[in-house]
Amino acid sequence: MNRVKRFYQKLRRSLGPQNWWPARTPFEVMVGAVLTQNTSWKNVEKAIGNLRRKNLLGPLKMHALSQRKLAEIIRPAGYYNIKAKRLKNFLDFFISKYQGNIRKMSCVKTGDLRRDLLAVNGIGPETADSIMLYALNKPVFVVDAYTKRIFSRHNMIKNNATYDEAQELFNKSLKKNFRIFNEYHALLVKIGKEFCLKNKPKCSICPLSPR
DNA sequence: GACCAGGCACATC
DNA sequence: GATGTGCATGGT
Repeated sequence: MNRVKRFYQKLRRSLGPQNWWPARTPFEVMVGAVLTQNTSWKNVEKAIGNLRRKNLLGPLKMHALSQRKLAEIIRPAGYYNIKAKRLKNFLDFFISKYQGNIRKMSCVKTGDLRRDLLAVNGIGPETADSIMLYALNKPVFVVDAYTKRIFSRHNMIKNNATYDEAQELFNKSLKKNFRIFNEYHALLVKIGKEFCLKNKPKCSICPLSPR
């Protein structure tokens, strides 16, 4: 059993199942994945709440909105102009290629789909991987700021590891199982939020050291 | 009032 | 390839 696995077992035993992603539908996951870029989830919830109240939480309805109107609705999520553009870019892709149909999209081979998502302006590696893992149940590990911070502090990746380098650690250490990838990432966000604040050089409170 | 949050694209060297 | 900057709201 390697350190990455042991850490997972420890987190899982201590904190229990997280049942992620915090959204009601796969489409909502995809919207949330864009909206949460460098933004607290609380603010994203407000933006998604606005869309839901206006009954606009569907690919065609959102696609029909002007960028300006969409920006206004998602305003609480911050960076609202650029995120409105990014959502429109994604919706263009999702509708023109898959008719806004999640099941059609999930038929595509993981590697091909990831490449296509990354070609959409505004979809980077974390957003693409979040969509694939949490909306489509593809076994892709999502690396985020918490993941890098925690694993570099525990000396399992180098300080300035790239996204792909960090992801590789999980790919080589874990079975490629979407349920485990899902749970692991959710657990990392949980302890990241609670224990691993950016301005502290070490996780002073973290009782869950993988060592 | 400063600092931060579940990134990404783009410019410049 | 590395490094810097703009994007913006809301919570602590």
